[in-house]
Amino acid sequence: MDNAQLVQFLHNSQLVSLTGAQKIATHFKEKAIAKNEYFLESGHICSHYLFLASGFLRAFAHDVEGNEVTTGFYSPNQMVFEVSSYFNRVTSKENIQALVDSKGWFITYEELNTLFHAMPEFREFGRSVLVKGFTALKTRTLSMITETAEERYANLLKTNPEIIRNAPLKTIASYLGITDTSLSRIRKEIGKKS
Amino acid sequence: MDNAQLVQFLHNSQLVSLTGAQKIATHFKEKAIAKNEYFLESGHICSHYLFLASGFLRAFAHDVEGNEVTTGFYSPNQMVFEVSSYFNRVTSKENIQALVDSKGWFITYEELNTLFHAMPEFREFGRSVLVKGFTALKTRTLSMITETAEERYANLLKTNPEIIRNAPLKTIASYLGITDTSLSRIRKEIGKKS
DNA sequence: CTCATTTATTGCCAAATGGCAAGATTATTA
DNA sequence: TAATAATCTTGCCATTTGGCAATAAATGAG
Repeated sequence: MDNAQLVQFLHNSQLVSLTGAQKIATHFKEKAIAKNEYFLESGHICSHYLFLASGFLRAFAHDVEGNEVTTGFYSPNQMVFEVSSYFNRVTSKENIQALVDSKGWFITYEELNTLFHAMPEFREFGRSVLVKGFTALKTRTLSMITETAEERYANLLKTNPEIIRNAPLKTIASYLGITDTSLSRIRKEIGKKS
Repeated sequence: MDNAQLVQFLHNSQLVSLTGAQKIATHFKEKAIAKNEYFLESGHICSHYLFLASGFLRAFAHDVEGNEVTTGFYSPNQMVFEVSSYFNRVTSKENIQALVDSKGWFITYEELNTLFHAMPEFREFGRSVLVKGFTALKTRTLSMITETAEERYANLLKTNPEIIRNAPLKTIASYLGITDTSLSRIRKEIGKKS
């Protein structure tokens, strides 16, 4: 397999030249994650900064009662890593698991840092990944406060239909901050309306 | 006023040497924000990366109905800026306002970038600020999903009592994702228990 | 200090969401 | 393909939170 998709993704950011992207991409290694396999397990340090080329992943943590709480979903053409664990080199509280067979390209922490210091344009790219992730989470948090569960589900359906296709209902429910029972009812309501 | 507090803060991060911190601090300018004054107004581009030395700020956005929703609080010895607006140079949807007379030190976007490129240790500091903020928001989002409003309030009371001291009830309520009416009742409940 | 304004509390009732358990449906695998 | 397990739906009722309005308390401007 070749890394054209990764090169394209780096270059599309507008922050990296084509030659730069090609050079950066040579430092990434291929990685396959089979369905249900873990990209990251809680208690471990996140060691890979991954470009997801194909497949679908989800991140989840456990609440006090031990229930799984979905904290995020990852579609192709996204960078995947647990921010705190990867950058602070501490054990993760989150798990990241493949919902379907997935493939991508990764780089280790040491290599990433070397490359950050050597290539200013990759640094810019790295910053932009952090800023984008941060901003997306701010939006999500605000929606948890200002929208009803039904509105959040409707928006998810509109903006990320691939999530609804790939993830089981109870997983989506905990991502929306509700129980699977409630989501099932919301789904019925929305069905009526359309 | 001297910038010893800023130097100390930079150095305390463990990422910046004392001489490095002193050099970095020379690029920051002093700034005072009077009570009720805005550090950032929605519709404007966040132009200052601020070290808050004293005082207390809050960030808020508006929901669809036009209600203010508090998105964050800032205590002394924190960096203050709106991530997306500052780094992407786009207009902000958030406002950041002083709840009491406040003071700090800021640096512009251009100066920050120059300094990032010139001083690797400041880059590390900058990354760590982003990562810390991101991580804190992840924790907050998870608590919105897994905890009741009463638990969230009790935790806020325990970990950030200065917020309860400095911000009016309705401001805290919207930060917790509930109405002021509900928070008033929660407060009463907690009062009974203790 | 006093009046006007903002902020906080409380009662009443409505709406949203949860808990549990029984069935129905779908997926998995021996 | 049979049966086993996982997922989803639904009814019944409880709990949490919200909406509104009246009142009380605190704050701030003149």
